[in-house]
Amino acid sequence: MKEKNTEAKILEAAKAVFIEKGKDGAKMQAIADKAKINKALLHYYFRSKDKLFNVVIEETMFHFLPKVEETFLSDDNFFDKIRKVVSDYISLLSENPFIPAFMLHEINRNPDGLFNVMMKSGIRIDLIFTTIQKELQNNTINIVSPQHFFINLLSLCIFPIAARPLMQRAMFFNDQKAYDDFIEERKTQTAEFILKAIKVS
Amino acid sequence: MKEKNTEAKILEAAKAVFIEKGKDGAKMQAIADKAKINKALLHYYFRSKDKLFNVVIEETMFHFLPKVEETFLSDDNFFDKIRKVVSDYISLLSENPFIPAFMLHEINRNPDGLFNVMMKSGIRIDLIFTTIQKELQNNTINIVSPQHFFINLLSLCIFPIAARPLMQRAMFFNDQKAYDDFIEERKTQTAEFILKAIKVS
DNA sequence: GTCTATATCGGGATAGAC
DNA sequence: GTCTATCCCGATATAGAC
Repeated sequence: MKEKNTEAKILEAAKAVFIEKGKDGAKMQAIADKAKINKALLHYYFRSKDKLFNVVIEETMFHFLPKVEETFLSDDNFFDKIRKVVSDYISLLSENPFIPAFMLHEINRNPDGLFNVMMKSGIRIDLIFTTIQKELQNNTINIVSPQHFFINLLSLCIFPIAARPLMQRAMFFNDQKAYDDFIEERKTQTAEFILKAIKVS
Repeated sequence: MKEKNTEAKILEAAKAVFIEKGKDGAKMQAIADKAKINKALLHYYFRSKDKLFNVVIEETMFHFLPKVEETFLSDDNFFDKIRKVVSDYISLLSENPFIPAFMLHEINRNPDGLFNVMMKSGIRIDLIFTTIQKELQNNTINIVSPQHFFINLLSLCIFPIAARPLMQRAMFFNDQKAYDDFIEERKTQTAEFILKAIKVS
């Protein structure tokens, strides 16, 4: 049993509710219920819904953004790095299935705010591009540009989780396990798909 | 000047506001303002926000869903079909940039409702899979399954538009034209990426 | 059909007791 | 720090005049 301090309980509940419902759809009452405390306590700890939401956004970005970068900047050979980053990222997202659609919604709802948080996280997307550019110059891969390559990789990892509720119904008769298996396959197959597309021929 | 009937004006305004703000973020007042009519008229024509939103969802799905199917079921050779479907779909989405994130949000907010609407649209995703399966059996392509292939294609078309506001800032210093050009390149490059990945080697 | 005015309600925020 | 009770505003919805 975790009788943690109230602030942590609130934050945990707020993350769950905001990420599932979006900022506008989330109700302070629902957060209070989930945290098993009173609504007034939310305001005691975080002043306002806006402030609470901002904390959630920051923690969420700080949690999910750096994962890609750290794998990309490791010392493995490039192809193994792709295999690892794809597998790790799909794993991370499938354990947090509401994150992708939540973030995409937020990206469109408040792009400047989100970009500012991203900057504060210290992620260096330019370093990722440099790494890719180096491979390109060594002629080990055949791609149009680091930007195209990078967004292709993100697309293939993120979209299948973001669209899961519809895809599971449309492609697998809403069979939960079938889609779980599908995602499991993608942890390896996605990287192979990418590698085949970028190998020099 | 289009002095169309009021119902059409409302629907047009409602589409714009709902798709940009999401169901929860949209305000009836904003819709009325955009339609240049009074708030009460919204209820006169559509009874409630829920009802109005449902109409918007249906019209939106009926507009965007069939495009993929019709290209896929044409008589072109498979590789040309991919080139065409990718180019057409990216074009359609980039002209309606809020649609992808809106739909992904809605997919997670109300999956059953959305799936029911999708069923009503009469789209036959199974026919698409059959088409792909046939190519697979003819050994003209090398893929894991029609499902993986199809979701890969959707991912590569949809995600770069859905995540545009952040990607434009992170990758192109928020240069609007640079990202427009990027999307323009993707209309051809995405198909070539896919084709290289699936061609038998 | 279209408007103004108003009723009603839900939800964010605060006051104040303990 | 935590609660109950309440305030207050914004947003949906309705009434009723024209």
